[in-house]
Amino acid sequence: MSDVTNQHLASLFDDLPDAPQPIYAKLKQAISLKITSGQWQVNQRIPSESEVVKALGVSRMTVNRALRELTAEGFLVRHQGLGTFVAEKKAHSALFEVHNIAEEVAARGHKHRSELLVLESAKATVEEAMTLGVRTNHGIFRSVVLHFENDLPIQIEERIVNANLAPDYDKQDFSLHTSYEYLMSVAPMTEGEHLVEAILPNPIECERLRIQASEPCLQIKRRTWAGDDIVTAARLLHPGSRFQLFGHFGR
Amino acid sequence: MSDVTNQHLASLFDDLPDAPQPIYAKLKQAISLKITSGQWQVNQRIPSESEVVKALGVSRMTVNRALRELTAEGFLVRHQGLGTFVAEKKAHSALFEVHNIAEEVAARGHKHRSELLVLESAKATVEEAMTLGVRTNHGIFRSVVLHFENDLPIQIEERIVNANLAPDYDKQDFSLHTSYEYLMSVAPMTEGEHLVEAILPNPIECERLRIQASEPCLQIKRRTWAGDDIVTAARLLHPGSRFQLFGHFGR
DNA sequence: CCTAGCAACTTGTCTATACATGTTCGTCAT
DNA sequence: ATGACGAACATGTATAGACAAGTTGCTAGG
Repeated sequence: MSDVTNQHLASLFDDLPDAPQPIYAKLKQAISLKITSGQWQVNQRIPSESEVVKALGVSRMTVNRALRELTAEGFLVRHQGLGTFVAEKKAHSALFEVHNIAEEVAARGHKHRSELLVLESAKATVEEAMTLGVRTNHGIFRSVVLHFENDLPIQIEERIVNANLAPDYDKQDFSLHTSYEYLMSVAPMTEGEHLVEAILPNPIECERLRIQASEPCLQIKRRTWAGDDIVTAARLLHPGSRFQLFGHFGR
Repeated sequence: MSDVTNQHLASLFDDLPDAPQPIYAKLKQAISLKITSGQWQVNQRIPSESEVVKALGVSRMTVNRALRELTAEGFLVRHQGLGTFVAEKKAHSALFEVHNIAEEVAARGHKHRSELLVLESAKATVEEAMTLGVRTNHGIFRSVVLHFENDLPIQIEERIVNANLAPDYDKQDFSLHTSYEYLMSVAPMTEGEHLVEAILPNPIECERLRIQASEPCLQIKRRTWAGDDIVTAARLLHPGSRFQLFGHFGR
């Protein structure tokens, strides 16, 4: 594989916010930006430690720490004697990459439709503030949407949204696009966290999903970040008889 | 919170296999052993960097690296000016990538034990051959293991194993190491596939897991490859009340 | 009694240096 | 031609020393 073009290595720090942060952290940020922006392609070799040392005038141990941590985080692959390379994208999250129920249903060749059950603007309660990791007097939106696949309920989507990051959430037409699509457009998600459980539905959920109280459901709680800020926390409830999570990792 | 007793700090390396490995790695292993074995309790303060330096005669940067990495891995919490403390155990482990139930249970600070219910060698049936993607006359092993966390059933593990790739599967002592560990040692998994569902258990499973017939269970079907060959197909069944799947992506 | 300030300790970062180990490639002797 | 050797360069680890910054507790001065 070819090396990255090495011409402007000294300008590595250019596009960065100059918040006071350690050199190694700036380096990590700059390098991961090169990678996520596509300037440094997968499997390309990146500048060696000593090249960075010469270009930026920092200590090799500092560069080493940045590269070592990025390697631990899966951005880079290092080979002694050879160099440091941009890693293949991790695939283990494939299970989670599809977040848009409308797309999923469409991909199965079925008809998708949704009903907006609740949409309100509010100050976060203590519990919501905990979940969302914001101050209690923070503005939030709260929505409940019922999704259908071929007119059969397939998902209850309860969602709390950070109003700072998505100020027009309540003005969206959720029959045109899903909440997921709007949120991705205003605050592209960079990180996320899931919790998957098997639970029994409560009576209201039974009615909404048109299932028996004895039918197990798959509950997915998901929080997504854009940078350091939580964008939204969602609770997705699927009837066990109509829904499976599928995932693939490796390669 | 109280400090850990500091008397035999110099013997930190005692229980370790003396495989040739870096000092910082030995330190990490020794410390995580103290934690998982319960000798160092949650929220206790552990020896400071300089104490370890004095006790073991290594450099502070080496100790710092070990503690920093263990912090990044969630074992420790550090506060500038205060010290380093054993972190709260993760409320819900079960990452998607690593799937060794014994390790998960140990990471929660609990006792793991397993019972081998079935272990047989056979030719694959048509259905198994389909699942495993091998010829019908292919040799397989079939095992059923019941896993306990603190003597409470936490997982039924049904497994079909490709006998070509894991010829000594039936000679393993599954009380010493899990099937996962043996399989990883003979045919390191490079790829995998999951299917997650919420289902109701059948009567036999109810009895084995000691749960009601109405309790929803999380069923995970997983197939793993080493290169182009399927190594094993497993069906893991967890009581919904005792188990969550946790996942993280991005960054 | 109370408080300001300092000493002592903690972790956090950065540097300069050293040596070990793995890879590649050119050179030199056979 | 071919193989052995070594120079050059890559990452991996370990060390000693320095300073920054957060916390605690003691102490001297009001």
